[in-house]
Amino acid sequence: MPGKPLALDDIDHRLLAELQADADRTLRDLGELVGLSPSAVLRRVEGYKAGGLLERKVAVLDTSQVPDLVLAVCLVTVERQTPEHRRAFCDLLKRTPQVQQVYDVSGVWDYVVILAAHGLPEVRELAERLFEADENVRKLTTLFVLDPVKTGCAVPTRPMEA
Amino acid sequence: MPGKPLALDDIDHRLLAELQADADRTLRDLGELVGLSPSAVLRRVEGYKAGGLLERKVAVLDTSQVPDLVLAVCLVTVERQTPEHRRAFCDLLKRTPQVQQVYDVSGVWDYVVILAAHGLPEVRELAERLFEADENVRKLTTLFVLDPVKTGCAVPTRPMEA
DNA sequence: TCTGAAAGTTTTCATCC
DNA sequence: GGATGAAAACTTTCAGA
Repeated sequence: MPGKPLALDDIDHRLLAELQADADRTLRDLGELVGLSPSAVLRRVEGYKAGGLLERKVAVLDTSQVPDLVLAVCLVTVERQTPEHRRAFCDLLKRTPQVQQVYDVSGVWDYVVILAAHGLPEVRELAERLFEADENVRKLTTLFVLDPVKTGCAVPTRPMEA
Repeated sequence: MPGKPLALDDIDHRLLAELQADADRTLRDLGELVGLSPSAVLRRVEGYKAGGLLERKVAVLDTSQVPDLVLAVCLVTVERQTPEHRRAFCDLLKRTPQVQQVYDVSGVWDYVVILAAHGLPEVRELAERLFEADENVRKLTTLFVLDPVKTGCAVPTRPMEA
């Protein structure tokens, strides 16, 4: 049930920023950071979970330590955007572990896909299987990542201060 | 010190996959999943941290629950790629909270940048400040995300099974 | 060297104020 | 929102494979 108006105060915004930066801290530590008791922090965190705002906690690996790991950004244009095509296309990508991110975008391309594979051959094979074998894919541009300058999933929960 | 040969066995690969999917489980639960005692799991996890493979644990928010949140993918081409330009450009992006990801890529563009901002005006302002105001940026294409079909930072730690 | 089990410590979490 | 205390988890230690 993601249907809550979400009235976040200043402490909530700071807490969510801290949790997005490092969720591996005790309620006590988090409480000291935002000026709250551990139980108050727990209440708020439970609230985020219950409301669906806080989806999950995940481990982040240092990709440079994974042997042969290659990241690539694929820009895809499709022929027709019917619900069926879209559904089949996205389902396949969601099911593929080497597909890290998929964005349906507006503009010069239709999809931006980020791949994480082992060695260039695996990237080739994935691009072949996921995109080139798909008759509905009209155009594909693959950009190989030379350096993942900044990574993560953190989003600001309030507008930047004017 | 990220200088370890990293000899991961089958259990390590499974444990890392589980942790990347959901790091909010007890050592006991994780142990049952991979067939190890809680203490054995702890030892391995501590090892990943010490070796630098496991960077951190982060909270992932449901972006659809953040009011007015807009994601955008920016494709950037720069004029010259000197170390100084690169350094200044990347430092600014790293310091900007609305910049979620930055990839230095090879191919038709030089950088792929993912922005997370509040409302289209903030995206415009960011694009202006980060890219258009930079004399070294030659070309900029902004793709607005209509639907974040798949998100995350998970990477496979071993090649796909043949 | 890596495992599993048990003891000691800290954290989490429900309840009450 | 804070404080208490029971339950659970984590962390250390140790003996065995």
